[in-house]
Amino acid sequence: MLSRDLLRSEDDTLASRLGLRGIAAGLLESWQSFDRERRSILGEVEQLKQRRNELSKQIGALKREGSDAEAVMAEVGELKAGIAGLEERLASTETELTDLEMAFPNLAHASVPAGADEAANRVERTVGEPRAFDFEPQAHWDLGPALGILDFERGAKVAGARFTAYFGSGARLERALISFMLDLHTAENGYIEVQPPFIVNTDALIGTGQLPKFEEDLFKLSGHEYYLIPTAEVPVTNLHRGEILEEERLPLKYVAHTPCFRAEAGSYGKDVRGLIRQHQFQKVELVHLTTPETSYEALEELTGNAEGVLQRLELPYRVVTLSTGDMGFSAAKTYDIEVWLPGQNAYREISSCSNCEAFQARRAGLRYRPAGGGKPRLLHTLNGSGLAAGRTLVAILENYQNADGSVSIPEPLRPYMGGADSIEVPVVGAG
RNA sequence: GGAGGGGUGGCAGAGUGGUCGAAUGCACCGGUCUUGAAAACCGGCGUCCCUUCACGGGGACCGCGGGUUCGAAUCCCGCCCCCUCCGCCA
Repeated sequence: MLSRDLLRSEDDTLASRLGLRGIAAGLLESWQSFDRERRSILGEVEQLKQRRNELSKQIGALKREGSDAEAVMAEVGELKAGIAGLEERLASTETELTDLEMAFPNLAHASVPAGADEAANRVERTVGEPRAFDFEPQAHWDLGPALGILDFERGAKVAGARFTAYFGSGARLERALISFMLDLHTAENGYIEVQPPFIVNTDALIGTGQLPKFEEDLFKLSGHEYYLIPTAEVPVTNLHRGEILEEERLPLKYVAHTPCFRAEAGSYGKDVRGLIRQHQFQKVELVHLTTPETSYEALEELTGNAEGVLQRLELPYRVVTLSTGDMGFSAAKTYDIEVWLPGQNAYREISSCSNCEAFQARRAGLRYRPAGGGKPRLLHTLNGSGLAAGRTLVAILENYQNADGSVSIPEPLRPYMGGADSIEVPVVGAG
């Protein structure tokens, strides 16, 4: 949510900044007219209430001294209908106002490139050299089944399209990746490990911005007001909802490993093969709650923490700043980290790191008390994958594949793999 | 799932229809005293909204949402959460 002060402002660049995020100018104007109406009704109703409160006190005083209060009670009685009518109008105006403001996306930070889609994204840096293969590298959807570690057919059998069963070293490799990432972020980057609920209520989803606008992306539990989490960002960012934190405790840096569930509505025909786009995947998520003054430093730090995983695994990648049109709803600035996938001959997103500034904090009531005392202020929230486990496994399979179809295991993961240095193609039907 | 108890300010804990945004204690902030500190004493100390250049004024909030009433923390209805015991269970 944007602040009402901002939405009210005379600033004529506001409409165009919203326009960059895909919001028609008329929506701002209608918000402003509902806001004017609300304040005018509020003024009237509060005046009547003031009168009512005064008279009610008089009645109390009169009755206590045994006097007749009939006349005063009659006067209050006349106020009642007026108050009720105004409050009804006030409530419906409030509803219009909040429905509108819930639909406004965050404004982009000044450093974000303007543009309609990913064509306007800006590459910030490219790290690592894609490996030169002396054979034709395979895609993971060929490598995985051949190694007997990924089974798309059986995943589809027990659930449906976009679900995968992992076997043997594949299952273990993903678990190794998760453990490796959690250990790195907690031991070296100062994160507190959190295991949040994997099911959340509507308030949490409103807090981070998935609701009310993007319900079709979520899996909802039948018969309950519960949803499977699309990302750990939702439960973790909402952990301190409605709280006022002491500034001394900041920044709060959380890392959480969770499964993520996404309906992927409207993505039919996109990435239909392999692990890239699944209804269920695992992710290690990084979340920062910090002060407005430090949130952009925190974005660099968080992004660097995510890059650190790729660097340790020696996977080539690049960092891209998303354009105003490509960013998510709640973000003010987003860096996507894209890993090189030889099997696709392309860089593909493996992490998305965003500073949401006060946008989510305002929705979720995340505040802090400044160190010197004084009024509570809104926090800034940040989140980013550090990293998506399934896609990292894809990157390892494709980048570390050998000519014989085996896959080498990157050094840092070997302790988590029982010391194994490779996953070998099984000898089928031998003997 | 069954039975019972409970949700009040940072914490503890009063308050069962009016003078209650809410006693009291602790914590916290300022002051007096003191060489300094502690103790003692004095004062301050919630959040949101509207309005005002400002000082200030007003409204709302005692888990959430409705209702009764001139007036609700207090009465009624629904819901949520927590605790205890029983059952079931990873």
